Amino acid sequence: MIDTNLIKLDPKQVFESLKSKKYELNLEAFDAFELDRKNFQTQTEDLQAQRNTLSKEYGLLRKEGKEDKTLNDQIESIKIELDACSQKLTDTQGSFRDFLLDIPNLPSDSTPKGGGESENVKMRDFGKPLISGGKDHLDITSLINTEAANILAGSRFAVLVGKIAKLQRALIAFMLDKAEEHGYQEHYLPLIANAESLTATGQLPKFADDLFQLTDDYFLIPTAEVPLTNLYRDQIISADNFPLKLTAHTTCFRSEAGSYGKDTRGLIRQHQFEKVELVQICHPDHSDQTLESLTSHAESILQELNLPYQVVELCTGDLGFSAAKTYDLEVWVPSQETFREISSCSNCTDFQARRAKIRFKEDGVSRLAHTLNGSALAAGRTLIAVIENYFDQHSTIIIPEVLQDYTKFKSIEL
RNA sequence: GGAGAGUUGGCUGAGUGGUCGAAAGCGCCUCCCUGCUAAGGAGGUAUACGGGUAACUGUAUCGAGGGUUCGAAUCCCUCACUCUCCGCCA
Repeated sequence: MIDTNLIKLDPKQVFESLKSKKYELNLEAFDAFELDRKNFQTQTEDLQAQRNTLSKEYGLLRKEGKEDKTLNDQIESIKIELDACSQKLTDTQGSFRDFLLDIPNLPSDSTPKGGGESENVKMRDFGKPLISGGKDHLDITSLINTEAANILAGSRFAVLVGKIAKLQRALIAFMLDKAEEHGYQEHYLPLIANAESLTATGQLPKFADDLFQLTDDYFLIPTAEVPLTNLYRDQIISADNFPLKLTAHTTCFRSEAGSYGKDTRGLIRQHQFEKVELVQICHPDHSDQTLESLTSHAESILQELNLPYQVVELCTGDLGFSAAKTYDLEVWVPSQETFREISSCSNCTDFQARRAKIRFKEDGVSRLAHTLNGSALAAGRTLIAVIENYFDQHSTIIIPEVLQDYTKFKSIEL
């Protein structure tokens, strides 16, 4: 949720800022909601105050054994009025909240302006793509079986077999160990989250279609960002502990309703994939620099795997709902002769913290923390990158050196 | 899944219909006293939202939601969680 005070203070600026993120803020509706809310709230509280004093009076009279019919009637009529008024207040607050939950986070001042993907800004790169074209990962190895998965579940799933399955496991273990080296505390988490958690991090109510819903209040998580961030929902954190650095490997589930026809082949876009996630919760003054360090932690994994990648800063038009600033890490995928997103590192500023009520105390006042998250990395896509970039173009996938302690083998003969 | 007990402020813990946002103790903060890392004294010390330039002030919150009542931490219902016992299971 964005700070409503900002809208009150400088509506035009907020409007323009959101517009750069392709969101048309309805200022008239906002004003109307705010006015209604204020009226109904003051009125309700006023009536409650009246009821409280009159009830006290009534009680004192009662104690003396007296009755007062007028007083009784007065209380009765206040109650009727109060009921109506507080109902209106509840309704207004509900619709106002729905309205606010729909508004995306404001882009940071430093975020480049732009309409979409093509206007993202390349920041830096690492390594040189050595292989271009050639077989893709499905053609390289039969240890990725999409036909079998299709029988088991449907499209956009995969069965990994033998050394490829183990390679993915090695990648995950390696990533978690790197995260630990960087000071992140590992977590094992529920893969199911409730609506409240998903609302706090911004997936709900707006993006319900992207989620697999199990029952009324059970959803499969689309990312470990949800449970990790919600670990601190409704809490006041001691600022001494900042920054909180959390990590977890989880399976992620995405229904990706909007993406049919895109990346239909291979492991790029799946309903289910493995990911190691980094989350930091920090002081608002430090979140800019925290994003840089969190991104560098994700990058270090690609560097140690010696995979060519580039870092791209998303422009305002391509920014996610909860993010104020985002760096995408894009790894070289030889068969596609292009860089593909393998990690997305975002500063969500106080947007999630406001929804989740994640606060800390400073000089006796409680303030909202800033939350950041990033993949380090998406394991399925890293697996593709390793297979394709380490394929010798004949019959062997070489295992990157840093993974060999984990796999216990040095190559996969095909 | 069955039976029972419980859930109060940072912590311990009192409170079974009104004067209770809540005793007392601990902790913490400020000040006083004290020539010394102690003891004593005074005051302060929840969260959220609203009104007000401010001093200040209103409302709500005693696990959550609903109900009874002029009035609910206190009575009733539903749910969640914790603990104990039984059953079942990885």
